[in-house]
Amino acid sequence: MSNINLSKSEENYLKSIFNLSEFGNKQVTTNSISKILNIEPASVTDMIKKLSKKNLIYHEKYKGSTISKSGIKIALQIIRRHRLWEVFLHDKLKFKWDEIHELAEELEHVSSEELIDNLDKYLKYPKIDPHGDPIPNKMGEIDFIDKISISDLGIGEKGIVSRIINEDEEFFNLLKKLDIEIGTEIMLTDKIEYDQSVEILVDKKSVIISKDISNNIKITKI
Amino acid sequence: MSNINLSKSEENYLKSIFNLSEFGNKQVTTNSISKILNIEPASVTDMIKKLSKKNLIYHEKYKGSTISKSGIKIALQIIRRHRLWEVFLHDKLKFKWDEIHELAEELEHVSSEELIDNLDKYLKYPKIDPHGDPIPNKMGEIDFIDKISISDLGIGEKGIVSRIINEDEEFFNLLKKLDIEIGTEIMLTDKIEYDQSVEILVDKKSVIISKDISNNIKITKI
DNA sequence: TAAATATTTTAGACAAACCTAAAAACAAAA
DNA sequence: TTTTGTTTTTAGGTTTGTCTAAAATATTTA
Repeated sequence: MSNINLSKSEENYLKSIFNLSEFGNKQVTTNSISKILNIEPASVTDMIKKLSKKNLIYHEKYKGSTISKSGIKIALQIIRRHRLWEVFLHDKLKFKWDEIHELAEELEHVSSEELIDNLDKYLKYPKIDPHGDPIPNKMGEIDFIDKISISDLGIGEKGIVSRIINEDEEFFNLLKKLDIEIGTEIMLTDKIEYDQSVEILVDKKSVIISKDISNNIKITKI
Repeated sequence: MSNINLSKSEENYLKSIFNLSEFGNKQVTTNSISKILNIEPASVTDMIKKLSKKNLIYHEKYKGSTISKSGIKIALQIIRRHRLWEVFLHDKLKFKWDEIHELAEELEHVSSEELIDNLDKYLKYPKIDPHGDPIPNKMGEIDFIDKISISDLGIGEKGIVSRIINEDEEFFNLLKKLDIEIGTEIMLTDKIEYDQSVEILVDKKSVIISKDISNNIKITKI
């Protein structure tokens, strides 16, 4: 039931509203949707009316929108499709982590449940995508994975780099030198008490990074 | 050059016009396009004007449309995408031959050249799709493969079933009993002179089929 | 708390890709 | 060669998803 066929636009709005709502808990403003999708607020209002009529979101005039139970369910399916395609593009077609998002944005709208289930099976039911984000299963269940800093790892624990906080040019250069990028697997091998630097293993190479650097790299524990 | 981004609709029209034109040689009528795409002739006329303005087809009022050089080039790329996705769906995701067309119709419109080239590489540069139709390469070059009848094979030669001429219910039932469907590999093992029946090997089973039956099954020689 | 500023909604327009109904052009048959 | 029938085009309309400009509401600040 409730497997309405949504247009590409409707799906994109729903996904954005879900993402902005922090798992459905927060009210989302028209302006924030507008900014994320790069669409004028007036147009967003139109779509909000449409999604409301389909009971995928609730909307109170001039206040904001809340995603509904069925809206969440569909959003999670779209996210599932997106992340499975990302795994495929990265693991099988050998795209780099920073090239897969855009392509998955297109592929996610090819909405055949059988296609996605077969893809899931083919990829051996992956739990996370190449960015370290969790993949909802067929039922929309999702392993809640906290993003932590490298320094939060215990010795011997592993994680996948999933977000860079500091977006400065220099910081990116540093990461490049360290061979660290989104999707890179990292193991913490030692903690230096003196200044809280940490020793990590990246791509079989061991390096020591300062507390400041490790705090700026978010990971998903695996 | 000339890598204009076409809409899904424009791509579908172009592909249909190419297919109807028999490799670009024939003039195509508005009505035939209308029938294939299930779109009213008036709408087809609109799109013909649009594609003409983009120099993808030539159109003479009340006469018909001819696909241009650049139109053919693009059509072949769309066909390439379609057939590569079909190979993926069939070989990797284990879809049956009769389920892949519809899905490939959607996937073919995700138009990233890099995506398709990587997919091609991943699939090890296949020459034919699961229906036995040839796959154009990156340059749009296509191995011209003649579809012949089973009875045109020599002894010991193999082919892939690519078209069923007789579309009667009974004929389909017969094929089902023989385990023959589009994509099935067949080897001709003997020709019986007496009534021109042929002995073929299907799925490790040997059967003898009449001349009439073998004439109604088109194959692609491999 | 009143004025100034932000946000959100309404109103009206537009392009893309369809449609129906009617006119124009062409083809076939009497 | 005129009539009849078919095909194609034109004209005008609809829906989807966007836009801009202006009005309505909410929020911030003085």
